[in-house]
Amino acid sequence: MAGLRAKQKADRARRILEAATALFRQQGYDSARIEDIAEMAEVSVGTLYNYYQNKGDILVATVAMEVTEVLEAGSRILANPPLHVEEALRALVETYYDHSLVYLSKEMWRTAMAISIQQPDTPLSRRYTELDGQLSAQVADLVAALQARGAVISTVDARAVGEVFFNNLNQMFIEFCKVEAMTLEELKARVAAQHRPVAALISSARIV
Amino acid sequence: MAGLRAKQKADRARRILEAATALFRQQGYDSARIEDIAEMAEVSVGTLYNYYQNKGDILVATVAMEVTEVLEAGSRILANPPLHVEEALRALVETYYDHSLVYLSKEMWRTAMAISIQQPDTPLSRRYTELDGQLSAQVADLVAALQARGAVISTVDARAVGEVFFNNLNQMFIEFCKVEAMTLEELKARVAAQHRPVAALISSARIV
DNA sequence: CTTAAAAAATGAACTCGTTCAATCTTTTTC
DNA sequence: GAAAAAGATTGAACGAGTTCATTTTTTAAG
Repeated sequence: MAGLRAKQKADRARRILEAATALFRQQGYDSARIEDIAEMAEVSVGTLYNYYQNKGDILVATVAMEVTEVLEAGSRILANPPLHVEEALRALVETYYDHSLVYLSKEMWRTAMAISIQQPDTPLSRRYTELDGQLSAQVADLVAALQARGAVISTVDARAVGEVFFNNLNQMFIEFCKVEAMTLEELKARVAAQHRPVAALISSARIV
Repeated sequence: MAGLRAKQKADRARRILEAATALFRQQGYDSARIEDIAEMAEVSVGTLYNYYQNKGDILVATVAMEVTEVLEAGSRILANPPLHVEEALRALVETYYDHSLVYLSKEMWRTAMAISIQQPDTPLSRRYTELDGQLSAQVADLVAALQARGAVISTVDARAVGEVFFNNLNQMFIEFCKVEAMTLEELKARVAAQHRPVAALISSARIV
């Protein structure tokens, strides 16, 4: 039997992640004690540390799953984007934002982002950073796709402009998570207003 | 005598900040123990907590001072900016980056940024966020100034474009702090490459 | 100058994340 | 199938940030 030990491992890893996510959502990251997570997952504290390097890693693992879904949602936009530059960008940005808040609260995002900045060399932080890179590349891909279809001026550096768009929407998302009172709609409106002039400038023609 | 108590307070606050900064620089934020900081500042641990809400606050206080200096250096650029858009932006961005690393290490920056994201409601985090807003406004002011001088197309929304530039340079600075191997020169080059196409698009005329 | 009140300083005790030597379980070997 | 080796689990102990009841110092009042 090749599988008993492996099966137990997978089972425990899943239980820990589920317990942690439930408690983080329920009572917040700081208030959820490792001891409580371990108890809910029916393992000891020591075992929990065999599966995750530290408390933050558990959270970042959850976030990485959510970001993966965001990427997939984004690729569906890229498959058939609106031809108008501003609209296409807006569609992608709003997809990102909508899919980012399905499982995670603002507080969980704040903690996860803080960890990925503060301890960038832990494996899961690296994964998070890598996913960020993929999101950035996806925005650049959108600009390039629009360029290929003639909607964006051909001389524009799609990669550079895509990175600027992404860094802006990312920074605005941080801002959004910092201000508890800010709504998703406000966030979308502010980012749309920031992107509008740049989108207009890179557009080949104005659609009337 | 109105001043004995006030004088002692100011003196202790200063000693604590100096001790903490010295130890953070010397051995890193995490390794510097509150007990050591208190001892070096010649106060008790409890007293230290009368002056700062927590360990992070002490660091954020240091960072706030540095950002203030960055803002001042930036305003000197704004007083007499190059007329060419790309050059002017580049001058401002490089001033920001150069002045950001005088007293603070990458690790200290990472910690400070993480704290300001994770606990945005502590007084000093608010101060940090406010200073960030001022930096963003300063970039927008530069674009507006260039517009007033005819170097930037008059129909461009200076505020929106300024915010996009700032969010980009800010995000890139985070990236820079995350990657220990990345040099200041690489950072500057990458940001310049990102800004170049946008700067070109908003320029009124090409200078030959 | 004495005394009462207010403000500040103190450090032992507490909390919670993390570690690690001892123990138990599964797999492999013969 | 027994014994040895490898792999996992466990929870008590540890370390560092934070709190708070007590003590000390400063100011104000009489």
